[in-house]
Amino acid sequence: MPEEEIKLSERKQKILLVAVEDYIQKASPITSSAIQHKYAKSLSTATLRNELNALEAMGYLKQLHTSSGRVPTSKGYRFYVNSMMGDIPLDKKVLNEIHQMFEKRTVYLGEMVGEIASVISKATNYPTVVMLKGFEKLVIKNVKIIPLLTGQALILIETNSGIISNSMESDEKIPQQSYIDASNLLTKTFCNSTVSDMIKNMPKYIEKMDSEVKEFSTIFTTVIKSLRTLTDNLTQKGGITARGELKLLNTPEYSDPQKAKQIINVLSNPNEIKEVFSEDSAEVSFQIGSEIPVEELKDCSIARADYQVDGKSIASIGIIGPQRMDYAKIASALKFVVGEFQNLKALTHKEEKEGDKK
Amino acid sequence: MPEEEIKLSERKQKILLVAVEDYIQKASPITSSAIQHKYAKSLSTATLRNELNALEAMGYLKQLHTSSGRVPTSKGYRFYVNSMMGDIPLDKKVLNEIHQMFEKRTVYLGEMVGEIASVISKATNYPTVVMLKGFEKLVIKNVKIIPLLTGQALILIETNSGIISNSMESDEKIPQQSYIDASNLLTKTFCNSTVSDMIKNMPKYIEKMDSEVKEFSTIFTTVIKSLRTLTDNLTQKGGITARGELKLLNTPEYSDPQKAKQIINVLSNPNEIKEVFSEDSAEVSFQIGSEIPVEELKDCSIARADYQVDGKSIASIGIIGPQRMDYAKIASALKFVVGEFQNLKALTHKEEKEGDKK
DNA sequence: GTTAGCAGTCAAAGCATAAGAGTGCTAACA
DNA sequence: TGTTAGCACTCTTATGCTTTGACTGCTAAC
Repeated sequence: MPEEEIKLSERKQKILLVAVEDYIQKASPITSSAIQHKYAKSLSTATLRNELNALEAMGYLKQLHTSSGRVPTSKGYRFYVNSMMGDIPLDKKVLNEIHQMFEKRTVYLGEMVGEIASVISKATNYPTVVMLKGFEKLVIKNVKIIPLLTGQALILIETNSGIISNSMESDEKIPQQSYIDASNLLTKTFCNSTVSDMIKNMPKYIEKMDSEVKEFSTIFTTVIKSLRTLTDNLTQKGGITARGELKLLNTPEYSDPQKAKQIINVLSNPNEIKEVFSEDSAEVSFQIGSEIPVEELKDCSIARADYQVDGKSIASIGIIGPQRMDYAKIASALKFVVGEFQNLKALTHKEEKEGDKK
Repeated sequence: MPEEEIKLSERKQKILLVAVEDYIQKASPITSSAIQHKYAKSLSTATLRNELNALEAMGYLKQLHTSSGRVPTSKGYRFYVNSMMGDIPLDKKVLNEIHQMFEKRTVYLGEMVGEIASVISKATNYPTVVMLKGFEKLVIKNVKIIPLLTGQALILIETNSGIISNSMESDEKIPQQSYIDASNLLTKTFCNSTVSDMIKNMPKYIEKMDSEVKEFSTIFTTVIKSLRTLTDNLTQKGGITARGELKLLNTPEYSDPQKAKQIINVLSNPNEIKEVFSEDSAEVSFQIGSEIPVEELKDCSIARADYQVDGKSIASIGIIGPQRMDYAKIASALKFVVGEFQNLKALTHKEEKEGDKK
């Protein structure tokens, strides 16, 4: 994107920032006299009108109709966000809530994703979507197959960030000990492989297996089948978890249920969300209004950050709100969550050697 | 409730049923001429007006204002529902969807509850609430403690209807084998006890333990601590899982987001929901309008059924909609879900002896 | 008991008017 | 050249009034 823009005078910048801030708070168009009160007691409203007019001509503001106040454009919000970044005040109450969630952390990856979405949504008062991105890139650390009384068995795969769990049908004729031995064998073979590698290489592996452990092949085949359905399920519904969708109704711009429903529908549509979340986002980033590649969301904004392990995005977290959303508060929440996530990961790695001893 | 009511003439009954049915479909007040079209081509509208007038006097119908059509009262809906019960047409499409959910059933109780709520809500198009009621009355069949690499351990308790799982802190100094032995001991001791019994009797049990297995007491204490937090958590948020809250916006009576939000708030309030779900409901039952003991829901209806094991309600399922909801379809869905649940239970019991052999 | 017919009622829609909030523009001033 | 006062202009919103049409209630006759 070329920087051909004539840069704004100091005063215009200040006026624009005040205007956007005011609109974010009040949700009603900014008037020249409001700016006068907030920022420039020494200037007359007429002067400010001239400035506002200029800002409008440059595309930072727009009017809904002649004789109405101004409203920021996507470009206006973008300016505001850019000049705000790096200066994000952390909201203590929000941080506390999030921290508490991580304290009583769940070990199951699936559950964790839901809790993260819930807690962010609660803290920010906006709908939050979490998309598992590189699920199959997770690194296997330990595999356990646990036969149940119901004729099923539980597969527990510890990875470098949380446990993946699924159930499979178990065969009554196979003794319990075989499941334990099979688990150990799987762990030894695929420790430090990714989940997708395990799924891919398993058939080859089964073929080459020593004849003495051939009896495990049934188990392994079932494990892979179960993992395949799990990943299929995830890719089908896109690994998307949305929470707090209703909070959208709190904001005046979506108090019309029709509008709100339209957006909420998009939130559960894997294809659209995938498009929005396609680019990785190591830092907190914003997609503002027209920058969002989905038609229905063109008057929303999305705050995003990825949870990354070894530079790879495992999950994308996104907060959806009106363009007029409280960027500072939201950035603060997101930043903190991703940070806590990183802590968790450190914890997992710390204990890694411990596990190897067995 | 005394049956002091003068009973309705055949014709009045028929008119009332037609009226309620029509209102459920169209959501607009019933007029005398609508009834004439649907039911009584041979009668004049004037006659029907007389009848409607009588039904209003008896409290089955009411007018929003003079010169408007009639709308059923709670009493009117109640009459409709009572005369409909026992004659519930099963909606094939709905049943199919529910059945598919049960096919790929989850083994975790917590997850299962969420899925049930989702699938019913999707099938009926109304918000659905599931409340775990007698969670601690579940009968323990098998206990497994599984140490993880992260310095935590997973507690898996198989019960007579699903797995309860929670994590606990594990002690690095305790060898893996001890966890396995401790699990077996727990299973042997508490098999066929309820969860609450286990929590209650554990301290006594630890005291009386042979000195040779005294080393397990640390493990057992941690297990109980973890189970306590789990049950505390559940009772705190009341074991309530709501899904599809948004569907409320689909119905014209709650297209006002304020109204909808008010109701949705109640759905996540454990105290209010507990009150609504207080009475056990072995069969599908309805609470209609004024019959609901919560002020905010007095113009809703709730369809309910319990999932019971050995005559005890384990979970209550409730579907919330406007009084004008499609009782037949909803009853069909509920009935079917509870039935499939019962099948699951049968499956679990079938395999029971299998598990004992180890 | 049933019915035709007519008067009466009320909600909803349409229209005109008035009020009010802001801007744009011009002309004058520093 | 930047700033300002002042006034005309625009457009939204609120309000009241009127009309329309859908129903019912009631009466009198069958």
